[in-house]
Amino acid sequence: MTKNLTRREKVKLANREAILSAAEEIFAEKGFYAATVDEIAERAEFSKGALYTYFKNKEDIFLSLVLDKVDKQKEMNQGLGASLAPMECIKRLIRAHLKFFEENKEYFQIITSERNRFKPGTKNKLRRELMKRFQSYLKDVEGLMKAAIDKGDLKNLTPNYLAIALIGIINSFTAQWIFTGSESSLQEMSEVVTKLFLEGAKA
Amino acid sequence: MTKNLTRREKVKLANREAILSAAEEIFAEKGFYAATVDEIAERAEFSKGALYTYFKNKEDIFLSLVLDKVDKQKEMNQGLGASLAPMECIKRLIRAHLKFFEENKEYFQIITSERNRFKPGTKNKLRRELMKRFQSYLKDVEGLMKAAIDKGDLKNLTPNYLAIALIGIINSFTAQWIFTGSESSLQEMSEVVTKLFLEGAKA
Amino acid sequence: MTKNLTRREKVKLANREAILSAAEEIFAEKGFYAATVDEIAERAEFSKGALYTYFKNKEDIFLSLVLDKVDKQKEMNQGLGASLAPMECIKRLIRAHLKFFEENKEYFQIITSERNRFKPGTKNKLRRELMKRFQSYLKDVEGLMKAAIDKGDLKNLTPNYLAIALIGIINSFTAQWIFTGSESSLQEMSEVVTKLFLEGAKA
Amino acid sequence: MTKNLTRREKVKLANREAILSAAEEIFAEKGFYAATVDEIAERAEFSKGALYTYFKNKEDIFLSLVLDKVDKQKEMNQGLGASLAPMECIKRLIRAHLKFFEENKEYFQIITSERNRFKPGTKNKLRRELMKRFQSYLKDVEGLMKAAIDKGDLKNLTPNYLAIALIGIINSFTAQWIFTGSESSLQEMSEVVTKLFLEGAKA
DNA sequence: AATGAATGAGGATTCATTCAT
DNA sequence: CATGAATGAATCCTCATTCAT
Repeated sequence: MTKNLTRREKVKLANREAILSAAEEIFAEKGFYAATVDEIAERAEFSKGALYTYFKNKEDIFLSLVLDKVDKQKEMNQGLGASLAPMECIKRLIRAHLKFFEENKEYFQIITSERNRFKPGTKNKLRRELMKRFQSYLKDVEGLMKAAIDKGDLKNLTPNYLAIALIGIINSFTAQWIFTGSESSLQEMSEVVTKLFLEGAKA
Repeated sequence: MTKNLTRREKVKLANREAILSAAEEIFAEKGFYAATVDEIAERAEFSKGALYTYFKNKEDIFLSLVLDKVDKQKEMNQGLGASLAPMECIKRLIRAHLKFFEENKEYFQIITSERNRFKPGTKNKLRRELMKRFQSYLKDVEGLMKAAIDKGDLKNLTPNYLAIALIGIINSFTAQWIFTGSESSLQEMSEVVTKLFLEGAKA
Repeated sequence: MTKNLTRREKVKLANREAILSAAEEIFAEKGFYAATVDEIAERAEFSKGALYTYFKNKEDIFLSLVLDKVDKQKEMNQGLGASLAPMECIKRLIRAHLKFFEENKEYFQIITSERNRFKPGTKNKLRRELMKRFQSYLKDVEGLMKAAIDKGDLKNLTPNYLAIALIGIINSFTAQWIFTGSESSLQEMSEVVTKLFLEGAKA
Repeated sequence: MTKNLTRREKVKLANREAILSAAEEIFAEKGFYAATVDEIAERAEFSKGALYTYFKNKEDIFLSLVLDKVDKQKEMNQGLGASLAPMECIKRLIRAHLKFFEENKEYFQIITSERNRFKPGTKNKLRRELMKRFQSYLKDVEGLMKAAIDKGDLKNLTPNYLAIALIGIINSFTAQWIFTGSESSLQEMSEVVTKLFLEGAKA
């Protein structure tokens, strides 16, 4: 699909990626408002004006970036469900999540910082779109939970709650990993997270 | 303690609170950068200039606000440990947390949004101070975990991990509660949260 | 004249003086614009509001201050002319000037800094007044010069030029004295100044 | 030297000059503080924002302006000393000074107004730099005086005093020329100034 | 009279966006 | 297409002045 591109198109695409990658770093460091287009341009090694040939405006850069990643994260879920046993799915889901955040820690930072700004009612079309995908992503995890409950693998609790709890644990470990300097590998936490989520803290 | 104030002093204190309260709403809605001093002033029903007789600058408003709340949240923890059985402590901690966030949802939004900006290395003195208190707060929860482990009430896992997991679950429920419109009471989630944290999801 | 004051009036007058004295220091340090009413009030150990019971506004403080001093400086000249020989007059004038500036160095700084702002055409009534007095002061010195020329004591040059030159020398010595820290006495310069003015630099 | 510029660079340079020129007028009229960036921009026929692509801030405009001129004034002195007889040097110095001030009367006004603010101890690096050049300029004049004394052309007085006196006379004539409307040529004063400085006022 | 909190106009500065080259 | 200078709206902050107490 992404084949059959002229050289020109390939360059454009690569440039776009370079800009998004620079933007990701800056947005993660400073947040949407404190980040400046100048800074993004500089980090991307483009002129400020060039950014405007690739993107409509600052917000477009931001949302393009986030939508991309949200989709990738969603794909991750989809590659899972398949034919596996629900329990195995959950284990893989946890590992996949931690891997994804380890490889996309800027994205994680952006999301946790800006999520507030994307509450229902947001007018902007792109933002609504973003919200839709967030929720659809949560639904996917919920689906997994529901399947596991039906199989008798998980307690019969509201799937929504189970999804919230799991995502909460994952996010919390990720946040702390980033905060403390992220030297070690976040994926190594998979087992603790899995154990805590499935078996709880009680002795 | 806070007695023996002249009428004037009482007014000043009340005004200060009013400003902080307005600021809390605005900062929660928009984040530190997108919030404008004008808007805070308007919401507080003061002139722009008045804010500057109460606070040094925008950041001072922000940090005063957050430091206040962090301290209150910390006090909450301290009222706990006492003579209770560790297990009971944890239950109460969960309930107290949810209650606190229910009553301070703006604070919750602020914290989750801006935490990134408070990474170690931050130069500003007040910000360093804030970080110190965040960490000290986490340590308190860890302490509780450790006590429960020693009692044989919790699994013998790194207390730090247990604290991270618990806080993650609480935050995640809070975030979702806020996101979905926060009609019902967040405290009602206490039991689910406790159950999930202690017994895990597995059937 | 300034007798027969009630105690109250005496206090008012003293307060007024105190404010002007504080203002003098601040205006000398920072200039009219950079000086703030707050700072003057603080230095005078009055509340900001109090200043406004003594003076109409910031400019009023400034001009009251300057007019006062200009008048004193003018009086100085008048005490001179009298019955003395012109040459003696000039010597005394020089000494008197240096003494006056030594004792009023803040005033000197203010005048040299703000004189530009008082060009002809200035609308403000008080400022016009100030300009009038400046010029009348120059005229006095010119008068002395003229008398000395008529007596055959000074070269037959335009008295205006002689006055300008003399004042220039005096100001320049004063400025340098202030600039270098004004440790020694400025009056000690009287003889050099007199010699230079009267006999010139040539060997 | 200042060749080999692209057209763009030439435009930039010209714009910079235009801004400095506008600033010179405004600063001369009102002083550093009372001058507004808006006004400078308007006079230069640029937008406010444009000034900030050429200069870091208002102070940078001011100091760039002044440093430029101080250097030019200093160059003037250097072109002098050379092989000439000291007496001739002094005559030329006087004429050159008056010419320079005639052509740079805004600069003269700025300097006399703001010199106070540049006392030793000023923290700012650029301001220190400015002070250094002022003093170095005075030293140059002193040097000339010393040479003339050594030649037996001038009275054996402290060269510093001679320099102060000469500069004082020049400044005073310049100030009066500006004050009275500067219709005639200031350079015409050269002979009076020279005569007064060298031969003094005494008949 | 004295106080100092409140006001709000005004000013420096930043930055997303546009556009001539 | 790319550039980066120019724009001007938006924002933080200051400070002279007023006024209720």
